[in-house]
Amino acid sequence: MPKIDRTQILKQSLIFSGLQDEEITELARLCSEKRLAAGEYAFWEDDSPDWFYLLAEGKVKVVKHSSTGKDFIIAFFEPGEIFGEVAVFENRPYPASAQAVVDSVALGIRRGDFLKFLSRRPEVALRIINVLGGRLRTASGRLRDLAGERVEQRLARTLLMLSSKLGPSLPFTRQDIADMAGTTTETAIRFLSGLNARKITRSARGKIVILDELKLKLLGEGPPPL
Amino acid sequence: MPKIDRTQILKQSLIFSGLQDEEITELARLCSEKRLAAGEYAFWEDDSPDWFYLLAEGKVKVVKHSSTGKDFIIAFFEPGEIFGEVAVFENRPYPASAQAVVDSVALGIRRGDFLKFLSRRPEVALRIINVLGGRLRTASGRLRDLAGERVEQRLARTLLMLSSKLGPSLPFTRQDIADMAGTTTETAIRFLSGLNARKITRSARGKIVILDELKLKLLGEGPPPL
DNA sequence: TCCCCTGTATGACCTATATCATAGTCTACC
DNA sequence: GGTAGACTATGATATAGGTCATACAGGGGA
Repeated sequence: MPKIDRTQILKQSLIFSGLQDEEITELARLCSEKRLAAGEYAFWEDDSPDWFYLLAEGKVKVVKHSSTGKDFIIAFFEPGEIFGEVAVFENRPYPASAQAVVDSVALGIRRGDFLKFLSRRPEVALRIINVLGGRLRTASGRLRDLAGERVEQRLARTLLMLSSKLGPSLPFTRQDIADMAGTTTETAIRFLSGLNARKITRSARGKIVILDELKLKLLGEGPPPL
Repeated sequence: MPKIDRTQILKQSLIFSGLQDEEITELARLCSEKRLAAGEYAFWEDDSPDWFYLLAEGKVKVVKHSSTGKDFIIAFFEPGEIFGEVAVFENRPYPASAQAVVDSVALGIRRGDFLKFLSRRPEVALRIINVLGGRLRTASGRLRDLAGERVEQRLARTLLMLSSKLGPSLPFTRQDIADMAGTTTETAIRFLSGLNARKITRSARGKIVILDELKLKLLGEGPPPL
């Protein structure tokens, strides 16, 4: 994994872009670089919230474990996105674990440093409000889906949600999809086999390509009201 | 419903308490009073996000409808809490509907006015970040529960969550509980009948009193690992 | 007062989906 | 190049809990 350019990363991130150069430099000094091998954790659920993270390279998933041993994937994050922020702002333990999916690099900022920086930068606070708002909106949709829709709809919507963020080619396993939709790997496999047979998707090991978004949307809507 | 004292309401709210008197006065001028009869809606899902609300009196529930017709209750709000903020910050349609459960009064602030006020008040922005963070934390817990826990656990946890916020006496119907836990009214009724029989709760029409929180917690944890 | 509507209660049935089992296939690492 | 482990695949079976039907009680409005 090559050396990264911190100021470049910061400038390109959603929440810090638009800051003055000297502010970026100040931030860069506060950052420390965390290299995570695939599978390694940035933090675990219930750890104390010492660090706020900005993903520089790679891919990170945020996972919550349940009493039955089944994992639920809250979100995947791409470079430029922040994670761990909820715990930092509330000063309460991380509500979930963050695990690198591939070799990754994150910029970590200490809780205190970040809060101090933030209190003097209302624009950044507003950006964060926007990010959190977006996540809450997504979460409320998913809550409704998990509570009221059947697996087929949930799976279809999960794929659509991912493709709206990442494009039609999705680098996820059936298990990932299952853990996001709140179902089992077997069910996700069966569902995707069906989609492949109907040419709605094409998929290989760890990869799903959406061919017919329209049909998938129809599936996500549920059976036509009779 | 009696006349309300706006400045008093604002001062006692989580996000505006601590502001200077003249700031409160300024805010009070921006507010308009919305009286909602029981059952009336402050806004509907997909409405355009014109107003930000602070509940002054009464009780409001935020509900998301699903394609199957089943409702899911995202949250109940008490006086002093804000709602509708996600839509306002993102300038996108409200993600859910807000309905008064009993006769209520809300203070509404126009989107533009509120954002202008906010951009000059970083402390308020930080408070809002905290509120949103808390809601996200709650949401991620509920997501995990809906995805991985069985109804019995979900119902128990729903009751516990409510009692930690409101105390042991809960003014909710079985249907409310079901719509929060993502199950059916019948299942919620059966569950609560069981709890009553075991003296863990005592309940009447539209009311549930938790008698034995400890036993309820055990139920929420799930069956002891064998 | 009476009536209707909402909330509570309970039983019978049914199905969506989890579980369990088994197997083949790819790939990353030794 | 071989091998272990992750990923995909598919069938058989079990069951949690949703669905449907019926009934009754309390409370608020006419």
